[in-house]
Formats: sequence, structure tokens, C-alpha cells
Amino acid sequence: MWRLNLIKEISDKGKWIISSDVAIVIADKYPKAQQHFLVLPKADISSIFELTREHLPLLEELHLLASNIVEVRGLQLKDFNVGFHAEPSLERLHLHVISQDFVSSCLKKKQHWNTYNTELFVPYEVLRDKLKAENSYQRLSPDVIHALLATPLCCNQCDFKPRNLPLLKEHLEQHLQNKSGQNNCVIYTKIETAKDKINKMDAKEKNEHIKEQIIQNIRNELKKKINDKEHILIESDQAVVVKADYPKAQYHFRVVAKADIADVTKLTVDHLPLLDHMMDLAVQIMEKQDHLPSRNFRIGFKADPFWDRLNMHVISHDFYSMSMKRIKHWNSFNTELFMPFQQAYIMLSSEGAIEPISEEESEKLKLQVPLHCNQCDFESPLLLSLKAHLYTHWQRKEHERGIKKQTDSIVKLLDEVKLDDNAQPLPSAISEGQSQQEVSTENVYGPPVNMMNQANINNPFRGTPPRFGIAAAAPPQRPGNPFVNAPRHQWPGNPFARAPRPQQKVYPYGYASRPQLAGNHLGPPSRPYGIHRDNMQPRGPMPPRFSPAPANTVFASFNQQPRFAPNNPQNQRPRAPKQQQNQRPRAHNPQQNQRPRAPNPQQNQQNPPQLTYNPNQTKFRPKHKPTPAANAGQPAAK
DNA sequence: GTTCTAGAAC
DNA sequence: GTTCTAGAAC
Repeated sequence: MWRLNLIKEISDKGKWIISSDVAIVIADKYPKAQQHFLVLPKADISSIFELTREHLPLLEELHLLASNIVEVRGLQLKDFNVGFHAEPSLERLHLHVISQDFVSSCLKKKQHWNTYNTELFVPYEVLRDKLKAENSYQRLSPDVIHALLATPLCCNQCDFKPRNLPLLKEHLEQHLQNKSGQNNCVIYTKIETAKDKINKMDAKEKNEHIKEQIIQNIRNELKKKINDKEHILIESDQAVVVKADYPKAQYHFRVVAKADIADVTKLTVDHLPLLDHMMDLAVQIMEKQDHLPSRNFRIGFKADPFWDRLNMHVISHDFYSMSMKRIKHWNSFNTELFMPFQQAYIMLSSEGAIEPISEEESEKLKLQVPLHCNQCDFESPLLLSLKAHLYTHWQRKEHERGIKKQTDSIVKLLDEVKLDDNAQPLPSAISEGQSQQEVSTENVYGPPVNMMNQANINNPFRGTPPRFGIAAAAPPQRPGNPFVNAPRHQWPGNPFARAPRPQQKVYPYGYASRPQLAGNHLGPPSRPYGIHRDNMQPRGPMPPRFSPAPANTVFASFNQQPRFAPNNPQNQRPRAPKQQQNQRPRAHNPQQNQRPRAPNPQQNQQNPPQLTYNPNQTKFRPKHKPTPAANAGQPAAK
């Protein structure tokens, strides 16, 4: 029973700071100020309601100990409140000795404040006099207690009346920092000035004005980031890359445009070069992530953005983060609310504009359940179970990543040996290789980042306060069923088999690194060109983007080709291989076997099909029909 | 007494 | 978009 917690606390003599024959002083377990002590009688007196005149000597003794503890700490009693709670919640009479600063992380609720700063706090002298006069202390009525708990906040050192507790706490800290605070209270002055302005408006106007102003201020925050040099990871003349304030995955960045463009729906065909440039920055920030291939990232725009500035998300697809707290957080990245970069790019180049998603549709998508895992067939109506499930994916990926790190270090060693067949490996090279492996192993098998281990060096977001203690849970399995890991529609004899759900619109191409141009304002190449980090195969020099590749160029993988120039025949290319996560066996369709498949005319064309955008297959409708000029093969970018 | 969380507030 | 708070649970 939690009401007995205090009695348990004093049973541990180690917690006694001062004691006498009749009383004990301990520190409050959850101090509400810089100094907060409790003085308790050794006798089993439950509360102030049991006290009579007979207890006056005991009360005096309690007060004496109170002044002792203050004296012992080298402080003055006048800076303390000494008294009892009118409605105590813990058993055993206890006298609070609390400093008047009220600066403490344990002061969390308005009612905490009001139990010390209204009539709910009974000073020692008041109780003493009451007992002398009436021989008892009467309980306050529940209504009175309720009203006192709801008393509007007011600073105990000046007449500042804050709107909420955090503002009061901030204000109290200023008092503490500057004891002569009343005259120099910056916050107080600022709020008073704002109040004066608002007071001149009528009530309705006032409410709307305040709300609008607050929301606008929040929306503007992203604009401020552009000038916040301290938090910019990469900067160019057109955009900056910043870490997402509330990352929704292990790696989550925003590429924010410097131009005053509110969101993706305000883009026109003239902005295609800007988009291409933003993708360049996205590639750079992905390259900086340790041994994380670009295919593990999702890049795109929120279709229903909140911030008042065009920003492109670069987010790892683990979605493993403490900030993923709401269903709408998940759906904003895993439904049509997220517009992949390529889709935006193609819509702009073919249609000239992107129409905003309707409010009704947006609300529906935000709350859509069940939530589907983005890496397998798992689904759940609960975000918490999905998060636990995502953790299992994350763990496996981290393991693979660690193995790749080790392989990379071995390849590096072998490569160095190749330079001179007769050369002996340097002891330094071996020790370097070993140390790298050790580090890798530690990272692979260490506790997961972001949720479990704030100290992990791989966690770019360490420092975020831990919140969830979610245990890892394996995806649901059926014992004895050999198809446990197969999609549900493949289970034999399943009368409720369904076809695989439509693939989410995931950006299908991994963005591989490209060599940086000499004199590029974004800096020198991050590693020697020649061996690609992801496939570890030697490749030839890259052709300049959007210009014909030399006839003898052999592309080691799809990823190494130039990304976008849809209208340039040189860049028309076969579809990228599907990522493993999206490879689901097609459901059995008997109709397919009834007649031979019609030949696909596109397969016989000399050039592979060009990427096309079908407005009927998406909820993002173009603002207007494409003009003939838009289809005439004008260069889309650069 | 605290912790947790849905829903309101900003 | 997050923060704040009241009320339930312990």
C-alpha cells in the first residue's frame, strides 16, 4: 500500500539525517525545491488529525529539529516554509521543511505547487495556535480541497501569474539565479507586454489571434533552422540538411529549402533543379552514415506537411525511435501521406504541379489501422506491438550491418596487399584491422540504439530522454506450421487466403553515391573513388550526369547510373531490381494459366520503358493536364 | 506519494 | 507539430 511508503522509508536508519529521542529528519524522496526535508515523530501518529494539546511539546520538538537541519546546511530558516499538508496523502505525521525557491525536477504538477502555496499548506505556527485554541485540527471539506488544488498559479516571490506550470518553473529558476529577480525578470516583462496588446482586442478576436499566432510561430520554427549554423549538418546555397528534432527512425534528417517555398504542393516545373539539388544533399548525408546502404533510406515529402517551409525527409526505414509515439506518426511515413521523391519528381516533370491531398483523405490516412510493417507481412492495430516488432527487424539489420563492416575492413586489408605482392603486412595495418573488427562486433551485439542504449556511439540521437521500455517481441508464429514465416496467403488450405496487399509506394531506387565534382562547393569526395562501398566491386569512372555514357562503360549495378533525366534517351533504363523486403510471392491466380500471356511490347523495344506517371493510380492529382510542351522532351533538370 | 496516458491546449 | 494536464491506477 503506497500510503505506508513513508513508514517504510524511515525504517531504514541509513536515511536518517538527524534524529532525537522522539523524532527523525529525512530528505524528501521527491523534493519539490532545492532543499526539502521531512521531520517525523518516532511515535505512531498517523496525521495532523490525531493531534491534540497534549502533542504540543512533540510539535515543538519537531520544529526544533527543523531549525537544526536548516542550520546544519548553513541556511536560514526565514528562507524555508515549515509546515504540514492540510490533506496529507502518506501516513505518519510529517513536517515539511522546504526552501522557497521551488526549483526542482520533481515539481511536475499544478497541484504540487498548490499544496505548498495555498491554504493546503498549514504553517507550523498556525497548527500550533489552532491546537492551543481548539484542541484539534479539522479536515477541510473535499470541495474546499478541490478548489484550492485548482487555484491559479502565482509566483511566491512576485505577482507573476503564469499560464502553466512550466512557465512558472522557468520563472522560478530566474528568481533563483538572480535573487533580486523582481526588477530584472525578463520573462515577466515580455509576457506583460504581450498581455497589454492582447487586452485591447475583444474576446473572440483575442482567442483566435492567440491560437493563430502560436501555431504560426511553431510553423516558422523550421525557417529559423536554416540560419541555425550550430545544427546544420550540410549547407549549400539552396538548402540545408538538419537532423530531425523528433526523429522517427534511427536516422532521420530533413533537407530544408532556403527559398521561401511553403511545401511540395507549391512546387512548379521550374523547381526541378532545386529538387535534384536537394537529392544531392540527401545522398551526401546518407553517405555519412556508417555502413548504412542508401537503399535503407526512404526519401520524400509529407503530402500534408505541417512546417511552413519545403523540407524533404531522409529517413532510415527501420522506423525505430522513441519519438514514434502515435499512429499518425507511423501513417505519415507509411501511407500515401508520404510522397516519395521520385513520385514528386515525375509528377512535376510530367504534370507541372502537385495538388494537395484533401483534408478528409488526410485525416482518414492518418488514423488508418491496422498498421502494416514496412518490412514484412506483420500487422497490428497497436502501435506499441508494431514497435516491438520493428525492434526484431532492427536487431537483424544491425547484425548484417556489423558483418558488412567486418567484410569491408578485410577487403580494405586485401586491397592494400594487392598494391605490392611482395610486401609484408605492416603490424600497424593488422592491429588497425583488428581494432576495427572489435569495434564492429561491439556495435553489432550491443544493445539497440535510440531506445535501449543512449551511450551507443552509433546512435546519432543519443541524449534523447528514454521513454519506452518495450520488450522485444518476435512476430507471431504458429508452432508446427512449416509456413510460419511465409505470407498468410501462402499457407496451404487457408480458406481466407488473401492476395498480398498492394505494395506501398516505396521509392524503388537505392541512391548510390556518385563521385563529387572537383571544386564542388559541397566539399571533397568522402572516400577514394574506385571501389563502391555497397557492392565492393571496382567500377569505371562515372559519366557526367545526364550526358551520354562512354560506349565502353560498364555499370556495376543499377545504382551507379545517373539518377534522373527522364527525357534523355541515354538515361532510359530498366527497372531497378526489387528490394528483398518487397519480394513477396504473387498469389496464385488460376486465370493466368488459361491462356498464354500476351507479349509485352515494351520488352521488345530497343530502349527500356521510360518511367511514367499514371494520375489514375494515385491520390495526388495533378493540378492541370500536361501541356504538349511538357511532354516534348525538354530537359527536366540541369 | 508517483507513473502513465488520452485528450485538450498551444 | 509537441506540450501540458487531469484523472486513473497503483
